[in-house]
Amino acid sequence: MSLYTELRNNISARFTEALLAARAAGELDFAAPPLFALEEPRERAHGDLAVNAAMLLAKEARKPPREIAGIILRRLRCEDAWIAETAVAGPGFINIRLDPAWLTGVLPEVLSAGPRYGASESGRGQKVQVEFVSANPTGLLHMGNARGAALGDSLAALLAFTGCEVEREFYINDTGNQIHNLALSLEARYFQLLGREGEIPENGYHGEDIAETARSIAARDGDLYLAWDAEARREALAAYALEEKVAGMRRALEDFGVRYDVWFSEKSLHESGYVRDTLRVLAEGGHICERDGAVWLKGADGEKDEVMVRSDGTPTYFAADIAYHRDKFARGFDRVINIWGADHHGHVARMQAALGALGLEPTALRVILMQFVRLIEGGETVKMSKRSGRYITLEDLVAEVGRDAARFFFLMRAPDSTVDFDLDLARSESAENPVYYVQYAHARLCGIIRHAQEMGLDVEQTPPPPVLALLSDPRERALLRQLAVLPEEIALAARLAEPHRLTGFVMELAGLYHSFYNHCRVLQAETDDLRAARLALVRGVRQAAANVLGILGVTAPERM
RNA sequence: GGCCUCGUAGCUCAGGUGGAUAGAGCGGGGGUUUCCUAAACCCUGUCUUGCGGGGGUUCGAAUCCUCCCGGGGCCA
Repeated sequence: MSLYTELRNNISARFTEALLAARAAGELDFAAPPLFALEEPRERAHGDLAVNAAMLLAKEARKPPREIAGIILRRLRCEDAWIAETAVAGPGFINIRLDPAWLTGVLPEVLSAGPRYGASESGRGQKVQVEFVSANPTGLLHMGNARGAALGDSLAALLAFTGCEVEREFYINDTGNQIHNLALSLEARYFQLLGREGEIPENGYHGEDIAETARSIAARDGDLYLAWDAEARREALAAYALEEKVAGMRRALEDFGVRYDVWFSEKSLHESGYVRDTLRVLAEGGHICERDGAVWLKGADGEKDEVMVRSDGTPTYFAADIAYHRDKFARGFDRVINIWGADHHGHVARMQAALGALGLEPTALRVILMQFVRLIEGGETVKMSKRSGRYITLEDLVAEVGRDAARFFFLMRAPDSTVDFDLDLARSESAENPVYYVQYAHARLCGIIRHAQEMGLDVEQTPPPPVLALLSDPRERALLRQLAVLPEEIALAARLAEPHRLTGFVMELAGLYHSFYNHCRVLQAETDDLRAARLALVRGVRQAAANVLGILGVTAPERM
């Protein structure tokens, strides 16, 4: 448990004790101690921590909040809890000022934990899957996929940092209607290349990438497929294209810093009979009905039924998806997190209901819906469509903006806010991207450590507490405090599955550091002890920044 | 028509379990370098009254409930 967490827990316990003691003495009347909050006041002048217990108790104890606060304070044991000063304020807050000395324990903690500082064991024993991107393999990865990639990868890293056993997975929709259309489109291009008649179907793929694939097929196999019967030919063409497309996506994602543990084929679910078996299980549970020649999943209370098997005998995408999720839990995951585009929101409730029908815990599946990315160019929204060919891919993005900036940008936003991505800004003024602000801080930190080494200073030893206590400048204390809070920030971000909190945290850390840098000399400090203390602070801040950037999947450069 | 989501400063956005005077970055204005990287720092919000609007719950609402308006999306 981190120093700060322990400190907070201890103070909370003291307040609970005080409440109970006051009740025992007949000073306060309540059934159970209220679930009070120990919060950090917005106004720094109010102190380090504030407790709202008195206000929560006012009604039940039938006393004014400020009076209750006074009673609590008279019963509060402050010794050995880092409480330096308490006061009743405002409507009945109990404000606490901490003994500044508590911060001297932070740096030894950071420096001894090193790359693990901020990590925890809270997720130990929990197996979690994060499934993200899972783009249709018929096209290229677009900006929405890029956002999902950044979010999913970082969330996986975050959960792993809290001790979870995490797997990253990509679901390949390698069967069904869109694959059929892909095959027809390829066939048409292929025919055209070989001087035959060929027409891309209405809802086929007109993009240049498909034409390119057809050319490489023709280059490799010539007119081989002309003689084949249509079905076999289409299957072969689609198989070739799929392999190529999936390999391309894998490459693009790896260039973006994302590696998957599992690439899962939808087709395999059909071929292994797992889809059929899943339908059987649903039928045995009485969740299936037949109507109009089709097989339906009965909707739960008031929801409408969903088609599982069409009247022509082919299972729907939904049927396969249910089988897929059944398979996930059969693989032993305690929690499954899916990152989907907001356009899939209608699918969430259905999917969870289906899990319930299978006897699985619906809440074990968490779906994070991402709003769309809107591209702006020349002040106008760029319309992207596969047909028009106006298409910015993940690769384009990495090439133009860079992997770090792109990832950082996506991770600055909460998933449920629509992102406007200004291409002109990203291209021409990319130096103004906040990612450089953070990376620059890291480079500056490294610069100092480098110079210290060149001066022959010891950059491995952590100075003893009396020396660390010299860090008394408000800027130094703000940095120490930010370091102390990191473990809780990470735990919170993990619990809420919101990596963007850490982006905010590391920007704040960088800001505090830049300010410190401009006001406090490290290597030219007034005394050797102060220099040693500041050097330890620099090492601690560097470590924390590097750890957070690591979770975000953004590099921490030593020089810029 | 039903459902999801968003609406916070000129712009882009943060703001767990409701808390005391609502923040950041960018942009605008003004400063800082014989010194560890100025990709930085400091000052400035009467830069037209910043939580879309109205009700409600509460000691207390940007946050919870409800209705309305507007952007985006899904389904019918």
